[in-house]
Amino acid sequence: MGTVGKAISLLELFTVDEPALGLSDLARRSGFDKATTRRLLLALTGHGFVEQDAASRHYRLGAGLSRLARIREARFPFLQTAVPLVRDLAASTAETVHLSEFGVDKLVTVHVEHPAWANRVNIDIGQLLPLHSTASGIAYLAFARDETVKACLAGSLNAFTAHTLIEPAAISTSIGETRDRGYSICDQGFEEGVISVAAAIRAADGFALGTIAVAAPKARTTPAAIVERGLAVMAAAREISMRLNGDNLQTLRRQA
Amino acid sequence: MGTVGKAISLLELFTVDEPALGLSDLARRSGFDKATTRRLLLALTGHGFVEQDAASRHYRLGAGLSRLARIREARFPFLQTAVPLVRDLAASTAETVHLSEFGVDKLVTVHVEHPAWANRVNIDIGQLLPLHSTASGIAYLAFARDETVKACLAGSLNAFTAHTLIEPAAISTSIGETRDRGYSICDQGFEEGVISVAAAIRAADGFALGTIAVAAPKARTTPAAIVERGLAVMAAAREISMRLNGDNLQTLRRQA
DNA sequence: AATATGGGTTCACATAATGAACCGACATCC
DNA sequence: GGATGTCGGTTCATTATGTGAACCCATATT
Repeated sequence: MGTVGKAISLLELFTVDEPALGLSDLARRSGFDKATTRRLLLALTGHGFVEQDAASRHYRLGAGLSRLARIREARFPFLQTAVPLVRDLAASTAETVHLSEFGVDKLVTVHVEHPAWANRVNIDIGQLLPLHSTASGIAYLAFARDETVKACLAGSLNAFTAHTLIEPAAISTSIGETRDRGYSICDQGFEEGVISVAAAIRAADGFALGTIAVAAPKARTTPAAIVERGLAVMAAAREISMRLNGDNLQTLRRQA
Repeated sequence: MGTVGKAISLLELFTVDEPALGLSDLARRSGFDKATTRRLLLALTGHGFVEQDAASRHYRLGAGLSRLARIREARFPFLQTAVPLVRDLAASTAETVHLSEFGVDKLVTVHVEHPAWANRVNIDIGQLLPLHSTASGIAYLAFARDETVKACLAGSLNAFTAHTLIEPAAISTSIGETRDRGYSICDQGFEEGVISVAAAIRAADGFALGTIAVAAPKARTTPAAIVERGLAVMAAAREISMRLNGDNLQTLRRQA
């Protein structure tokens, strides 16, 4: 791995649960030498990607990241556009609704709304979702470039539960059904006891760029509720896509 | 400069005005060789910090940055907390209000509200503000660590206009006045015809972590309006500081 | 008093980054 | 329509850059 890759993988050790880490800890988790880790951290702090707490000497993500992320958002207002609709959907379904954006080979959770239930599906911002074993992933693949789908099916397909589909043929079928239906259903493919529906949010070229999904404990989910949520999530995804593309969703097309 | 520094300075070439750039363009502006630039971009795309447009082959900031920035925000909800108060202030002053966070040696603009006026002060998200020649900068320095102030005064002090203070002694005086008054005033120190007031937003340890500021065309700004805005911006900064620190602002202290 | 862990530093060594020259593709221009 | 410029992207010998074992000091733990 190149040096910049190493630096970035240091950044990726920070999570919402562990937002600040010490030097030795970072070295241990990354597998890099302590001296290397520190040099990388120095380079990162020098550009504001990492900050060091004056008292505890622990490191955390820096303001430079916020800055770049906001420059990105200013050009492509995915969050501003989508969050209100995520909230609406969360209110009407009374279940966890999460919004994801595609990045490299996974979906990145960028926003979550949780219901008031004590028993609910909990998702953290920043969580990465695999493509083959989540409702969001399948919804994404249903409207992704063929190359993306191929690369996904050719990669390693982890079974997270006993219900996870891992045969490429089965996943392909699921993708086809999703394309016809307009939304995906994933029954405990990622976590035991969780059932989700999702729909793709699409760019002007017709390809998916992210997803919106509803995740609920299977125990209280009826078949009728699945359909109802599926239609709702599809409508929300369509509305977000239209707002992102200046209301001319009719131009959406899919190339073979 | 180390390799990761180079990679980051590539990212810093993207702005709200030029959110997508081609390979040759990036190489030219960064001063790196085209091959080097490309390798850096590959490393960055591999981790989702940069994305490449499939059609134009241009590069833009990627979803990985949004992800990390949101992880940071989840832990330290600066924007969520401050934005409502920025909006209130913008409504009551009917002038441009902007929010900044400290990063490395400058202030990073993280949010802006513009008034409806045609003649107004325009500020972009992501814009970097120097410490010595802006209302925000002086407000920050008034409650910054002594080391930070020293480093700033020892650095190069650009004169952006004929009004910019560049003698360390004069800046020190301005900082002292700001500390006593509670808010800073900057009369055309950064741009001709613009007058701004700002106040520091402070962390639990009493030191500044960012600022909130009102910027207006000098032509329509009366001395009375300055005082009024100064008090308002100070109140907003205080309220944001309190909300960030669980309402116990009374613990704020400044070490010598 | 002994031991473990933390953050941070040093320097001989080896890996990883560099850039001039190159390619093919597409515009533009007498 | 051939010459010219620019674009994105690639190659490979040269060299700068990053590496990590061993080290230091300070603070907990036992």
